[in-house]
Amino acid sequence: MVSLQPKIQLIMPKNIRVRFAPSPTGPLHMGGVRTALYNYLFAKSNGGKMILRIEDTDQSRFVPGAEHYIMESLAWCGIQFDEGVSEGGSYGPYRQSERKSIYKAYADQLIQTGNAYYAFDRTEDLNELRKQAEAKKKTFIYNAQTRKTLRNSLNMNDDEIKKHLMEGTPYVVRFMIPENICITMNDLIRGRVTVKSETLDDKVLFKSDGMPTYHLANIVDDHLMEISHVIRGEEWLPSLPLHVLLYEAFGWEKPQFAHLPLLLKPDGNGKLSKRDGDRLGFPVFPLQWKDPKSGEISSGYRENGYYPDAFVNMLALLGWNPGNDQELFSMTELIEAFSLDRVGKSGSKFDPEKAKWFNHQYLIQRSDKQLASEWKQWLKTEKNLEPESVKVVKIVSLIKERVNFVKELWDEASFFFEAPESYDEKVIKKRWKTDSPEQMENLATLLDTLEDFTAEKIDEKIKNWIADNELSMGVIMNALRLLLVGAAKGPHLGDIMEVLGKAESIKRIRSGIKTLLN
RNA sequence: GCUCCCAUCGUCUAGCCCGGUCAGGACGCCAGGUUUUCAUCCUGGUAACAGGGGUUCAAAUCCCCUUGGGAGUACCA
Repeated sequence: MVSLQPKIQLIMPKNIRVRFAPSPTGPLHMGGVRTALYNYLFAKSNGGKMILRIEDTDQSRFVPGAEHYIMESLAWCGIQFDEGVSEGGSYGPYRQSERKSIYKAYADQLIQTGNAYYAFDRTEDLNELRKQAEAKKKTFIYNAQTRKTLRNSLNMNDDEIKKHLMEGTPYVVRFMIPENICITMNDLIRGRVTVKSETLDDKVLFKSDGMPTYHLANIVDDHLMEISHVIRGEEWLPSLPLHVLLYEAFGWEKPQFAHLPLLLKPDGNGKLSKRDGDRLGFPVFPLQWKDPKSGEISSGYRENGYYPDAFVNMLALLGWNPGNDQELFSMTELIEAFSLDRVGKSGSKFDPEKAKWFNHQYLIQRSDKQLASEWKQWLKTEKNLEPESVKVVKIVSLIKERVNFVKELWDEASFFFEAPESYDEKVIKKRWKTDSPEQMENLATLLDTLEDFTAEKIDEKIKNWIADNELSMGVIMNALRLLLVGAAKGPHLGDIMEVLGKAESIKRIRSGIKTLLN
């Protein structure tokens, strides 16, 4: 039994609290699942709490069903939350749309302390400025240089500001980036990162629709929820200076940050996207997703026959490694072995082939009985077959090594259920000789005399018969396989015949001979 | 364009922090072996420190530059 005791408690003074904070704008992509996984592993390996917070501050991007999808996906993966939308907890609510009322006061506080200001600029005007800058191959930045020329409270007296606010002129609240300072940040994965403040822009903290932006909501909630470690994707790294500045403006203690490298597409470069899955034929989502608007279906790992523990294991090793040769980890073992300092800095290309290999490993580790029961369900729904468990267990034990997925068992074992309807031409040519019909008929007669139709007895009988008649093992067995299976595949013939039973085996031999005579 | 991040076999990666092993493992691929077929399995092989400069007796490892790649650059998250 692996112990789940916190291991670096001594250097972790506070309670460890991490959050996974997705936006319900669509299905959770496998990169997101990995981020959630690393958060979970980090929390559990340090005896901490894992929190699910839904970041739905953008009402226009809300997608029905996405939130449910996210929770179902993580549950399927075995990633459990201590607090969250459905778990509850004393730091709720855990949906930002339900926390709407708390953000305004924080935006106001920043204005009062001179860290933020009202901006009345119209979107069209800003877009125009951006366009103009782009034409000159520059980027428009709302910062110390430009803010003095724009329509904001910095350039207005108190009366003007009041007037605008009273009249209901739409406004946003922007953070005022300090001039000419160096912001030094510490990232648990990348170490020290330094940025000059003049490269940053005065980001919008509070939108004209009364909702906070990600930046404000994120900092306020992480503070209020006492988040100790922010573990998120690398795409957030450019926002880190802003976030650090926000903590400082509020005078709050900062959490520790860890920015995870991206998951890259298998071929070429760039981050893994839904398109790559369609193009290369692998799922990028944990569960199947049907887009509520277009009706478009994206395939999922679950529906493709992956085991959740295999999927999680594969994901865990994409960017993290234990420092030794172990590759197979249960969730408990992952929790025990995980540490942030063994997470790499560079992006990882996803390899669909290795994903299959992981599933193969989990499939062959399964007991015959377990696997048989999984396959029985498949046989019932896909083939409308309800064979005896004993038979299925036996078959599974013979062929599980050859497949990666439960659904592939059929390809390797259909002949156990259906007598061959046709015979592989190539094999006929190679294995069906002029003597074969007679030899096979004799063999059928011989097998008919066998009382105890077990693999062991069958083998013994056939071997003796071959020896007594000075026949060739290869010639006989291959011809026999052709009649029983219809092709040059399958496990040991004795085993096949035992499962088929005496009557069926002999029947197949005789009808095969007949068919091949024509 | 600008800002930041990154760089070991085709892929995931160990080694880097604390310079000194034929640069190790896994997936894939190839070959051989076992076998009544196919697959499994076993054995072996393939293949990498992006380039250039420094520092040093010694550099994958430390420093700089170049190149390449990625991310960000919204009243999206």
